[in-house]
Amino acid sequence: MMTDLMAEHLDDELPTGQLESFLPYQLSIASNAVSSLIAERYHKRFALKIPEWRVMAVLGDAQARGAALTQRSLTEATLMDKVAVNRACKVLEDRGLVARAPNKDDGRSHFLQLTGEGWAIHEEVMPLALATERDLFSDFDAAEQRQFRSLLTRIRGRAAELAEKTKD
Amino acid sequence: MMTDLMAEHLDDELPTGQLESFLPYQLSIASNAVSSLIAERYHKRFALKIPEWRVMAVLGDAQARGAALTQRSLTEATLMDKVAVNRACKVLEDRGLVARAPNKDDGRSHFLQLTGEGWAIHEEVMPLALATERDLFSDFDAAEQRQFRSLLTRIRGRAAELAEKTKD
DNA sequence: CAGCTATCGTTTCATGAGAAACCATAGTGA
DNA sequence: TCACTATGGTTTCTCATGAAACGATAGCTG
Repeated sequence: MMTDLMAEHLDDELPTGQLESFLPYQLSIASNAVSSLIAERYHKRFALKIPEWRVMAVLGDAQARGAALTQRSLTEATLMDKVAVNRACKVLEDRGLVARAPNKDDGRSHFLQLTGEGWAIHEEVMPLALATERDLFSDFDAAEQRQFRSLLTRIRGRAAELAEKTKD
Repeated sequence: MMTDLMAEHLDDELPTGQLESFLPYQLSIASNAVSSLIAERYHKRFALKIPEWRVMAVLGDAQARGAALTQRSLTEATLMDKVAVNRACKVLEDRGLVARAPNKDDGRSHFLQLTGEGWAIHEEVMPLALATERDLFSDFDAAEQRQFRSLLTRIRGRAAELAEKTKD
């Protein structure tokens, strides 16, 4: 029923089908595009991967308020897997960007803090993050940004809610 | 400079820092939540993974218009890697859901089509996709859905554009 | 205190995805 | 026709990720 001509025709058109209009698909490819861009920039300038960057961001943020965090806190704050957090911490520690201090109240865990060098990088890292965010959303006006943020939050909540029910 | 008390305090609060307000991060976790939900539903009901599902969707869509596609067309239409497409096709072929027909114009490629069984599953798969989409976006009104779609498209374009420049 | 369970962190294992190498066929130009 | 290059598809290798298993410590209860 199909002809070569038709197949060729489809090659020319960009994706036409239902997939293209499927919102979760749109969400997925948009997210991938953004993540790839950020990953590339961080990798190029600091040799940091996204999990490592996230850990530094949270750690630096806490530290600015005079706090140190355990890996457990980091997994909560970053929503990453505890294994991912552990690996990121190990890398950062090996690079001398974070240090562990014993936790006298719990022998299983340590408190993590940025070292001087780590803090110095954090000071460069955050501006790059914010600049990238600005670059990405430069043609969104303030209302659109708020709207986007709100829609994302709502959809995330909804997905979590449905996942609860689905796992029956 | 930090105290145990402060660390404990941070454990209680949900993530407070800049990360939480970082839009790419919001985008990433929202996308993950949605993808996980869909992956779970498809896996549970059809033992299909997302790449396989996408291939079936595009293939079925083309077939409805009387066309068959090569893997090359599929990679374009799905924006997936050619290896991913190949693997998905192989799985689907092994399960008897798609069949290959020789391409007399090019000995390197084949035309792929859903089999009867494949088509039958497609007929169930698409409604599940649409139902899931409806579930997810049920509390978005029509304007919000349009807006969301448009924002996603714009941000994707912007990311692609910046990636071009960044790879200097 | 003794023993049971829960939790933090770490290691190991299985799976998935992309990059690069590879084979076969097409297409092009001498 | 004979190279030479390009392309579709496949295989292999590498790396990233999450699940599960594990060791050590905490915390609770008898």
